[in-house]
Amino acid sequence: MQAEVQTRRSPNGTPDRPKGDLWTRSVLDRFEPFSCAVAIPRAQAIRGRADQAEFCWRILSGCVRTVEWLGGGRRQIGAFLWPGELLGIDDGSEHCTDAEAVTEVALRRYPRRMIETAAQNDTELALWLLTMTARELSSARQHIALLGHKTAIGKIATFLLAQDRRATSFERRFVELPMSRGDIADHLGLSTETVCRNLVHLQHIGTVRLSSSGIDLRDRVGLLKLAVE
Amino acid sequence: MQAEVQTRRSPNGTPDRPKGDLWTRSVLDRFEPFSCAVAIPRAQAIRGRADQAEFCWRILSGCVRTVEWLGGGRRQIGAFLWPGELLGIDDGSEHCTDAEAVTEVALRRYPRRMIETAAQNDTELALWLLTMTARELSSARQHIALLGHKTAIGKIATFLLAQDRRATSFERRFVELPMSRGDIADHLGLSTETVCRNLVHLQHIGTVRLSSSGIDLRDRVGLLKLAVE
DNA sequence: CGTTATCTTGAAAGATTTCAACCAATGTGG
DNA sequence: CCACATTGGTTGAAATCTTTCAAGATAACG
Repeated sequence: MQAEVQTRRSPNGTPDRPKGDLWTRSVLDRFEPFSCAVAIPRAQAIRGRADQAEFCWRILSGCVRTVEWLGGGRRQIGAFLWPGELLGIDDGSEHCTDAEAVTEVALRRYPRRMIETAAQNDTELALWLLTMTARELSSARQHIALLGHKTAIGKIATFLLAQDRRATSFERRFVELPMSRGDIADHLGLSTETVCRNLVHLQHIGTVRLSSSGIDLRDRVGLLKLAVE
Repeated sequence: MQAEVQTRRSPNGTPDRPKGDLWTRSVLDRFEPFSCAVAIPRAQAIRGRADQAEFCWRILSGCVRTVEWLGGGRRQIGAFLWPGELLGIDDGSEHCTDAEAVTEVALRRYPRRMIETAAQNDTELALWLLTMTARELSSARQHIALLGHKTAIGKIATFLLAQDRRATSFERRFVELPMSRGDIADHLGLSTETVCRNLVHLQHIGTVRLSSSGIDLRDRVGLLKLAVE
């Protein structure tokens, strides 16, 4: 994030770099010859603990979840990733985060090791990695605030608005929710039943309308009010 | 983190870089001429939202808390920082995180803007920033798992062990806890009373011994078992 | 079309918070 | 030096939220 700001200023006559997604594309394009397309069926693992550091992926279509396993079969879902987003670019080698396909997923796989090695002698690449990592950090902190201080209904409202923001750039109002209630629960630190009940409750008060493939946001202002609780 | 690993390998004949804290020192030493010493009294703000991006600090002595304000006077304490740790090096410009002195604090203040500008043309600097940010991200994710899936006693046990790991490198067994119960509560997503009760409970079962300035860890193994709950 | 997984709903159990009070330590002014 | 105010810590009891357990409904799938 901060790197992006700096870029815009072009200190010391540094050439302007393309911003945001454009920047990502221009960086990854250099590694396109070493990449390959991957298709993963629904509910399959994209990577296990083994090839942790070997690859990273760009999501072309579908939805991905990142999963961390805790003792006792409990799991924490870090995030849901959508087309255009990157997976595994910023993971430390220590943490064992798995990634699984929520829906059928099409990916492009890049050689992470090669990218990191190249970054050793390439400032632009290093700055890009920094920007990506800082972005992740920012959203991780937001999630911490959510988990630490929000009530169930607040968590769910926040989640719906977040999905709304990222997933539907065209078709307004309707949010696809391909993940299960259990997935949402493990993302928000709730039980499946609590997610269910609150979703139904939101429908009762007319804030949303549930359907099989997703959810229709009827009252974003109402959601926003609930989201702070 | 990943950058550090790469460094050890020295791909492409890249010169080895000092690791960990040594690396941090060697990087910051370059900016020493532009730094200055700061002393902050107990309970005072180190930075507000205003000078968000202007500076970063290295903690020389004392304990610092990072605070994010949510609606309704609620606050989330992101972390407690101890001597040797850095404050504000990896914050995005968007997020409004304050920092306050838990105890009297001595700091060295560095020009963050200058560092970031320099990183635009300095790969080592950029990689160092990347390493720092990735480290933050890693611990943020650990905290997410804690907040999402651990019970009160598990959160507190985890917290005590974490403080033990970082704060006391010499004096074994005893952990200083200069922060208030309320601080701990806002860090772990609990109420003051719950923190209190569980701390007392740990004392009752002989796992710890409370004192005015901190806590004596009697049974680390026991704590470790509780920490997964 | 039957089987399985997911979603929903209800009721009871459990954990944590809230409200309220009390205690201990600290600091201040008379 | 002491009464008093203030802050942070501790404890109790009731209220609240969420989970757990259990079962039925719905949707998905071979």
